[in-house]
Amino acid sequence: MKEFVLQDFASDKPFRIDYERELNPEQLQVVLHGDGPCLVLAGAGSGKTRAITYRVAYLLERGVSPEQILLVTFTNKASKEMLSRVESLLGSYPTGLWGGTFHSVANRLLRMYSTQLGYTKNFTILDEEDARSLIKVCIKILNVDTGERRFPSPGVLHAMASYARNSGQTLRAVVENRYQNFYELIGTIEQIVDLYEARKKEADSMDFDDLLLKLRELLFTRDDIRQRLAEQFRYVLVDEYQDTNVVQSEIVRQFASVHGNILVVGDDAQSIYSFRAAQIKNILGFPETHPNTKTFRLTTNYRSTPEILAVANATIHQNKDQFKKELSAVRGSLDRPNLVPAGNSAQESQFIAQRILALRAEGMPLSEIAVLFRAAFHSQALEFELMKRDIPYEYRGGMKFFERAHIKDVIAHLRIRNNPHDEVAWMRVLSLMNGIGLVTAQKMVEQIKRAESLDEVLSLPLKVPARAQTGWLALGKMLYKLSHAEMPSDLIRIVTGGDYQDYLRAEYPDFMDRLEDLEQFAIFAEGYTSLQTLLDEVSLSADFGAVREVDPGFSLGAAEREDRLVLSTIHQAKGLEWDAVFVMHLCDDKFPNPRALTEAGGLEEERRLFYVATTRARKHLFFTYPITSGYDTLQLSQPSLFLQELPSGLLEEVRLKRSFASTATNDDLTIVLDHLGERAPTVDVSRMSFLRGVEEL
DNA sequence: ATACGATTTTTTTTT
DNA sequence: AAAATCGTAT
Repeated sequence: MKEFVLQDFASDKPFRIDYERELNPEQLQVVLHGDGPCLVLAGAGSGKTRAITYRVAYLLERGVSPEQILLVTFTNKASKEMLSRVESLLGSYPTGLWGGTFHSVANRLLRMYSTQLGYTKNFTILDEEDARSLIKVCIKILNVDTGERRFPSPGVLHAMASYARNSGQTLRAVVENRYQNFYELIGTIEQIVDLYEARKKEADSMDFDDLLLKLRELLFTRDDIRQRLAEQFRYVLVDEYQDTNVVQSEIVRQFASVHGNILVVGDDAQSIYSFRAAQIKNILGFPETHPNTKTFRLTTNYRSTPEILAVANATIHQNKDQFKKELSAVRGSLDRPNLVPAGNSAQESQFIAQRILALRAEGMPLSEIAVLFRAAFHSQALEFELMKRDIPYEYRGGMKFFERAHIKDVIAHLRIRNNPHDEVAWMRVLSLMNGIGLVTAQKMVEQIKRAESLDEVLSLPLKVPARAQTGWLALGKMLYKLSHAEMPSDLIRIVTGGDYQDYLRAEYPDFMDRLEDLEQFAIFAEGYTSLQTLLDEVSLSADFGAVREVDPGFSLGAAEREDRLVLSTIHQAKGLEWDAVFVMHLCDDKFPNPRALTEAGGLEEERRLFYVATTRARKHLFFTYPITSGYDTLQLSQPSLFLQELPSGLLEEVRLKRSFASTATNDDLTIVLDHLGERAPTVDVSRMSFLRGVEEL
């Protein structure tokens, strides 16, 4: 049963890679001795990606075939990055290697075995918005009175259900613990969620949670399949293990149940996904759940200056629920991180833009600079400023390309073509038609559901209200055309060339941009011959256009295209690094996020998030915040708790010059705040009364 | 009863 | 930007 890895490595082929030279001793241990259960505790910037990459290369060099290696990462970006690094190490792409996110690996396997679980091979993947819209239908069907008292929105209902399933708790327990104010509605909530589950199954659809749960079900109920897969995966490697939940860790365990070669890498200090039921105890308890675990520690930080690390260390020390650890720097000293209070949001953006231009003038490429924030909408003011100054940027986080309304409309058509039972897609497409709203669409779906194929739907004697006749007829024609085409890009062009184009023109002032988006989508789809594959990529990897690229108005040559500033949520910045990093909107009511604070352990998680942001920077780090916010009313805000709790002396405070102040009011505010001192309460005042207050001072 | 346009409110984080 | 709300038209 027990396999001794060294036996398999009898090859005397010379190594292409000089492991001793290219890795530090800690990393080398992981690469050479990472067989059996292994836990790699790696601090931020300690080269864990490097260790995993070299480990994979080492295994391949030693003759392990690529399809025997499973490399699970947390994001598609990380997956791509790792594979391309392995490729450049080896000189060729490791075709056949199983790499990807948990969800994409699960999907790949479920496409092979879904019929065993009562789904077809063409099952649909529902994203967050799809799930919400199906729940909305369920609420309607059950005739729930949502007006009587404050009722949870479809989004909240789905979050409850999702957390319950990912954490292995009952819905009742989750609502009782995390949504106390809705607990009295638990009966109704359970009804809605039950109906949601039932209709989702009927529609041959899986949401993101199903991908994980159904895979786990398969592994636990079908021992033959588990055995086959576990035999295939001789080496299982998991990155960002601190962000896995119970379901994921059980899946990994089953994968490794034959060979026992399971290597997990992570950092408990960077666990930031507990809202998705991630469990730090997965990583902390790994040695207990996997007997004979070898533990490796990577503690040398190659990334940041000592000044930046001092801040990071001070921050993480505030957390109680943490392994004690200290990152030690090898880089040389530079400036202390800067603390920049600005009069308001606009001034904050002006400062950031100006500083970015200064850095560029010093020779730093824009692509080595990032601006990070807690929530996607915090970047609004900055985006205006960057556009005004023609600074090109990439935007990560917030709305993704494939989530934009017009793209999803077109995708819904393709989904119907692929899976005629897809209720959510039908609802969306029907609702686009004139004279068809939520109610009529739902009644029509009831009838459509009885048909087995798209052709059958089209020949169905549908009962359609008079008002909806025209719309349904037009849709019928469209679907007929779709059923006679095959190529994904053709399908897209059929939709965008038809009535949908008129709808776009009528609906959106920026329909030109949207049509252009759709053409880009069609071009993207030209790379696919299988509709199923295209739809899978769109729902799971969404790499294309997940990045919103914004260039100055004039067109740039291909060579210049590369150099762009990055705007990103902190969550999306995980695992990445830049020479200069700005963390913006660091005020009391924005970060830590007030809603996160209501949850158990919320503060510590927000602090870890701040830690992640801090440790993204190599050389220069700026913390900025506006001291006022609001439009009609002025709200004074304190600096973020995470700034206040830092020992004095770690930061260098920057006083903005008068030229940054766009109005006298804000200048005055700065003065006022100086007088109010540190403990100024957050107050709401109208602009007028506030100005009076200024005069009195 | 239903559809739909205008208005107002509200934004955490993601596969 | 999108969702929720409200009033009017069909």
